[in-house]
Amino acid sequence: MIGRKRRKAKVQPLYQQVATQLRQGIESGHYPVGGPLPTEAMLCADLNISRHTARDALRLLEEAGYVSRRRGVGTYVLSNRPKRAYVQSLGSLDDLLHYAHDTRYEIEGVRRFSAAASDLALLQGKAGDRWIKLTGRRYQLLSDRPFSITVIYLPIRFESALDEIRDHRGAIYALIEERFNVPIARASQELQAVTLSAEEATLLDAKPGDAAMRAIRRYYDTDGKLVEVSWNLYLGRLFTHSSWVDRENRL
Amino acid sequence: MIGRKRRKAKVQPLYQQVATQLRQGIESGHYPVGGPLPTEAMLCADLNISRHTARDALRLLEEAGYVSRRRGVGTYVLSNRPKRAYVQSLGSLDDLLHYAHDTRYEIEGVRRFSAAASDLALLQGKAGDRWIKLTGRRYQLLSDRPFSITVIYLPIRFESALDEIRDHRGAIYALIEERFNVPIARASQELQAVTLSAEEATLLDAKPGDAAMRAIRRYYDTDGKLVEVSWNLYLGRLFTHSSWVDRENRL
DNA sequence: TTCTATTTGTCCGTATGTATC
DNA sequence: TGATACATACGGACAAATAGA
Repeated sequence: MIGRKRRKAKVQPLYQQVATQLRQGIESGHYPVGGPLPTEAMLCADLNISRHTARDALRLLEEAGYVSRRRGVGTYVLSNRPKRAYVQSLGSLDDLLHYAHDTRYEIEGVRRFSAAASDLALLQGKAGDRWIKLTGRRYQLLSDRPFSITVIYLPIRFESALDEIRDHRGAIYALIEERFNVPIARASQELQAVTLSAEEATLLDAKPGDAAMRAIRRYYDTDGKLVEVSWNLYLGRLFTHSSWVDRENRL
Repeated sequence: MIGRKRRKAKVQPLYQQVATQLRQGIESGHYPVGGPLPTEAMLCADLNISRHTARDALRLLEEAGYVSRRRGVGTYVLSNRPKRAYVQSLGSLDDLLHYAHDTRYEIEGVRRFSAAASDLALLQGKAGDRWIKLTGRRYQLLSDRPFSITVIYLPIRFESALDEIRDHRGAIYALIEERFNVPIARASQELQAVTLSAEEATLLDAKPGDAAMRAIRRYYDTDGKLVEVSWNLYLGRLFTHSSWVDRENRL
């Protein structure tokens, strides 16, 4: 035999075929959002399949976020676009931030202030909100060389944690989370490539114009209230951000 | 003994009871991480339940990330604690890559080559693997100003797509996905801040030493095989990477 | 309120296919 | 090749939730 291997045509399992058919019906508008899907019994009869097969198909659609199912009511279309096609799973926030655990934060300045209009792009509250601003650098435990300039903004209500923050090892958000019992429910991060100013270069023991990564992170509690904002500057050659996502639904 | 008959008092469904029992067995160490769980047949016999019930229980554990199931192999313990504390949900890979949809890729060079040992850090295969290397720049549709230098590496088996790639609008991985019917199951991205060399600056209509973001992306199919590697360079002031995660389990 | 029809949820039985060792 | 283990698919029965008469 020449060239390519003969390959048995792989047929999709029946319940996946049914799911695909229904999904296409949803996406095409044949089953409008908010409307009902055929009942299990109708699918069995129309497609000449068993109830198990129909249920497995509907389960796929439910897991993918297309439909909701309620006993006694039926199956209804929730959305004509998949809830999420790809998902990144993390064991902790540190995994997102690629956070070096064995570091210490040295505070070099503390200031209380009221947010001005120009601060709102970073701090996202209202003008006049009271904040604490901590400026400092982060060091690896066994090194005298700083690897980041870090500015931390905390709402004034966390003022009483200031003493504990000094020379705290690890992440500040974790300290706040524990000290005030406010679970972090969401975190965001913005990364941008920049070059170092003369002042920044001095602080990082580098040269002006060197590449650096600026990271702005925001932490929110379960009510969506901002718990912490951090502004960080890393030397480019010392900082790589890697992330990945997996496809979640095979529909 | 599991509560078999349903009484007036609300009892958990049987398959959930079985799942709970197995989960506790995992968390207690009775089923160690990496070890096997009882097979479906054993569960049926030991607990005097049907295969469906056993499968439903195991499905719950799989969806929760406790176990992996492989036909012909068995059910094995993946983790003794809930899968993921934080999750990032994306509708598409474009959302991860912050991909500008209205762009075109202009190819300025095509080369076929065999991977050398020095290429393996980027291409991750074996030395000697055959690749196609496309060099070019990406433009916004209505602009003559390039916004990225993009080098794309494709396994030689996708050679026949070369013609379609030329001047293709949008992402190359989507083209490959459709053209060869290889769904992208996973994608990874590495970001690092760098400064532009003289040559790069010329290509991007910028100045040498300007800040730039280097993005290396890899796309894998369902078998974990590498489908595409792309190497990109963006002007720092034109590129911000933002991401967020949500806590998934409220415990 | 009560009753009934409808719809999904749970549970069982059985058979065959497919991947792996 | 055979044995094992999960995947798919058929069948039936009853329970629980809901909506409407």
